[in-house]
Amino acid sequence: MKLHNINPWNLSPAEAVAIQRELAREVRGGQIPRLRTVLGLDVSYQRTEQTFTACAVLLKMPELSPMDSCCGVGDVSFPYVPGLLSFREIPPLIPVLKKAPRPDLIIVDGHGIAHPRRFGLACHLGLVTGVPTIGCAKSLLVGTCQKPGPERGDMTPITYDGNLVGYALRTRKGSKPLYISPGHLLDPEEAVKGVQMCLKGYRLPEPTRLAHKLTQRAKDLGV
DNA sequence: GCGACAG
DNA sequence: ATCTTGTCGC
Repeated sequence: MKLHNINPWNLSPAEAVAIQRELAREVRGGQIPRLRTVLGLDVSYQRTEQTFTACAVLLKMPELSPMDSCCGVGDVSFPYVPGLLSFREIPPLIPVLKKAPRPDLIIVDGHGIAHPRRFGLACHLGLVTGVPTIGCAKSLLVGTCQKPGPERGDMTPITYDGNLVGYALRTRKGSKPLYISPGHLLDPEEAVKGVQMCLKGYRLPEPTRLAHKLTQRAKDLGV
């Protein structure tokens, strides 16, 4: 799909923060569109070398069957800094996003607006692609929430700075909750709906679960 | 000043 | 994220 160049990638942490504050103003809410396809993304890193493996998996909805996938490798260009994850993961994802067909929805590991400046990885990806995005994190970065009930589907609101930024969702009985927040073009409740439509009995939604598996496999094969 | 801190 | 084996509970 075609992407938008909305900022340079060789930045200092201070410059990255300034860009987040600027781009955060462009983020919008919205409803889940008719889903024909959903794209899952993930990036893995080599232990020793400073290299990455990025993968994208396209799933057909509503059966969640994998239709297409692509991977890419390269050298890491930005360190991991809490709050600046998108500057580390988007460069690796750009090539695979260009090769992938434009989906109706994108799900990625990490947060959307549940972020210090309301501009997590999912928001950044949303602006770059123009596609509705959902951040699906395994732990909280900012904000607070009550522990959701034990049953699949139980959820509690995540509040940050007095605002609703997402939901802690029990995606599977007996598993720790997932922290869902909208990236771009979606409201918090819609983001949850999107994730629920992608669940298949596992803790992680199929798009990111399959993307993660592919990322690990591709790494081992040295692809 | 001290602790917390997506992947 | 990555380093790492088996093991206990839903």
